Amino acid sequence: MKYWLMKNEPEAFSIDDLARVKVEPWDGIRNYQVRNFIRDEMSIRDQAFFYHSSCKVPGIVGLMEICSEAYPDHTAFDPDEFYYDPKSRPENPVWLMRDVKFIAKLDEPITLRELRRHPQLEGMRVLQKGNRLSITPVDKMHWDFIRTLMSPPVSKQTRSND
DNA sequence: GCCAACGTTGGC
DNA sequence: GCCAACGTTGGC
Repeated sequence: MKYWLMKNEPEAFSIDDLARVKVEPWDGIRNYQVRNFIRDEMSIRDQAFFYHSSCKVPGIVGLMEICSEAYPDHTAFDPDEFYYDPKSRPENPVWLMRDVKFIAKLDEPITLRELRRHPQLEGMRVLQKGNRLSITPVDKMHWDFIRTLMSPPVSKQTRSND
C-alpha cells in the first residue's frame, strides 16, 4: 500500500465537496510526472491526504482513498473545458485520472506552516522548494507521523463509515 | 499582487 | 538537441 498527498484548490473542489459527494474523479492532471504516478504507481486502496492549495491557509484537510483504476480524463477531449488539451484524443488518451473516496475531514487542518515545523518531516516532497507536483508520494514514515498529529483522532462524526 | 521555481514550447 | 521565452504553480 502506498501513500499520497493530493493538492487541490478549495475554490474549485474542497474537502467539504468531497465529503458531500463521497466519490469524485480526480481530473485535470496535465503534468507527465503526475500522470505517471497515477498510472503506474497508484493502486486501489492507497491512502491519500487531501491538501488545500492556493488559499489562505494551505495544508492537509482530510483523508481519502484511491478507489478506481486509472482511466482517460475526458475533460481533455472537450474544447469547452478549462483543461482541454487537443493532444489527448479519445482513441489515444494522454491524460488519465482515478476516483477518490472520502474517508474523513480533519477537525483542524494541519497547515503547511505546521508541517514545516516538524524535523520528522524533513525531506517530504511537498515541503521541498520548487515542488510543483499536484500529487506527491508520501513515505510511510511521514504518513504515520502526520497521522499522529491528527489529534484528537479523526472524529467519528466526520467518518463516512467504518 | 509578487515572484521564485520549474515545465513546456518552438526557433534555430 | 540547445536554450530563450513564455506559462503555470503556489506560497507569501
